[in-house]
Amino acid sequence: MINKKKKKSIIEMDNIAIAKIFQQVADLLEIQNANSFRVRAYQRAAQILRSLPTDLRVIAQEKKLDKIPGIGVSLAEKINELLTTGKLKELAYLTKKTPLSLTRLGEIEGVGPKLIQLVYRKFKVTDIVGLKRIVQQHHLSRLSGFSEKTEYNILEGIKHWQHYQQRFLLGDVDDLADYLIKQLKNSQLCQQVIMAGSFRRRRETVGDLGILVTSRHPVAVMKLFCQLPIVKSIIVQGKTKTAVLLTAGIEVDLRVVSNQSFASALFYFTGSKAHNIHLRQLAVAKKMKINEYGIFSLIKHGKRTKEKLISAPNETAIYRILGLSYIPPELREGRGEIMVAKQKQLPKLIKLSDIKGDLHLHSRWSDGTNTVEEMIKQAIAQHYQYLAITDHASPLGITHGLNEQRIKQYLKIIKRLQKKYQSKIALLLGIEVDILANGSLYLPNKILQQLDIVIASVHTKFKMSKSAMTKRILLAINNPMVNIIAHPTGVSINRREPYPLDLDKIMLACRHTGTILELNSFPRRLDLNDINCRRAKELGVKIAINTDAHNISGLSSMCYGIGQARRGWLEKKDVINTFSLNKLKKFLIKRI
DNA sequence: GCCGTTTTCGGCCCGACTGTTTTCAGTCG
Repeated sequence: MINKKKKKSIIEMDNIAIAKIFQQVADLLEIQNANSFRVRAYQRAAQILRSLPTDLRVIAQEKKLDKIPGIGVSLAEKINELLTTGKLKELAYLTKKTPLSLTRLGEIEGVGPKLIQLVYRKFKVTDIVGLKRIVQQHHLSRLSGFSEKTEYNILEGIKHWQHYQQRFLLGDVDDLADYLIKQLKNSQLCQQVIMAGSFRRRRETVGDLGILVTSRHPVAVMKLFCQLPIVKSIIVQGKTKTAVLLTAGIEVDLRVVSNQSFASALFYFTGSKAHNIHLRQLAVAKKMKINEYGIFSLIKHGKRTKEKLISAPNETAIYRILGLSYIPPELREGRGEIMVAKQKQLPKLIKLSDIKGDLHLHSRWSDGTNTVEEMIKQAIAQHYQYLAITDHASPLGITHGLNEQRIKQYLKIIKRLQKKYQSKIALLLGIEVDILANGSLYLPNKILQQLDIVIASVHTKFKMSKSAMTKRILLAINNPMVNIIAHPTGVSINRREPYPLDLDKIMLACRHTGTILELNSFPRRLDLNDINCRRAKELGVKIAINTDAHNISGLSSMCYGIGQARRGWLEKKDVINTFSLNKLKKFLIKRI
């Protein structure tokens, strides 16, 4: 057993960890019907901390926490409390009144704080199972203000949630994965440590994490692993395989193999299942066998078959032995990659280092939390050659979007910054303009023509018919001012299905007009998805991989877009923001 | 809970949509 007294805070309190705790406080306060401005203060603080370029510990040492705009005396004290103790009394107090599990009900589409509060008070519902039960038993529709229609909508929301709830967003487990790898590497007990599974294939969501290590001390490795402070319970613990459940709710499998088996074990545990099956069939056809322990040639001696291990120091060797070129993990989905690898025709996949700039970013001019200048500095730090600031122009109040009046000032400021930073980075004047329900744009073309880059996207009225939505977006594509269609399918992973859309029609129109489709790198969007990226490439449509960052840390999400692009077979030449500035500008000229 | 040419109290962002009613509450972005 772990000594609880010695158990320190799980992951070191950094800006993001504190932001997450403030978000939990906000969620609980909201359910408990606290003053909505107090709720917003915590939400705002969480957002501010995520955007903060300086480490809170540094600011705390200078005793300047309450000088951060949005952080007052009270929140400064709470940050100090978290930095010194790793805990927050306020959170403990709130979770005594209502369980933290209630906040998860809010993940169901159509379920908000008021309904959560109601079902908790009235029916003592604390989790989704309980909610489902009272809805199925029609307890809700017996109350005034609710009908069976509402119950139906909630059940649909639950169904959708259940479909995804087993899987975690890649962006949500990245830090956890880093932490686990670091702990194992620092232990000095392992030679090789690598994350396998869908995490390695960069799938947009992962069901669990699978770590593969080589070690001469498997028992000690397993012991260390099970004693990590983020482990909630042990599912199985053996010499070669251990599975644990983390406090974060995700299962992690740890496999220890010998150095000799590392390559084949890595291949085996990377998957996908479909890819592995194909490859095993290929091995059988070549009188070979492949499993997690190695690749073997099968030699028949009368009725008996003898297995002989073929040396394969790495995955490249395994694929070579089977007559294939190396297949990168992102392509291993059983979608024809083995056939193409046989013909040595696999694409040379795009890399993060190919990206020369980000073309979709927000600043404080709309709903971003950093200034344009802070975003520019971050882009320079990432060695980008160009950058487009594209604040919202939208009727949605929340985005605080640009209208015809404010846009003049917006352009003036960005032009000034363009000059100021011209020796370091090329700044493009941009905007993300809403595509309204009738397919027109929120701003007239006479304004849009002043910009270098116009992104158009759907933010409202998602529930249209397939034909109406397709017509709506086609109108935007056929607008000579529109360069990029952002997050083209409107999906919000685990939350909202893509809206119905005839994507082939959209892509063909893009090719015809020279309109670019976006691959949005935000971990909850990753829109276009892998399959649609591949389709776009087939149809000759160019892609822009953008972060849609709303703060400086958001700029680092580019890696998720790259992962998705690689899964979509994209190469450098398919993606316009790998081009030089001059070449990029040519692709921003429409053919209509 | 934050903030201040409204400065220690009182205001703090809001329009669209849905489902439920008939003027509004809840949810979403």
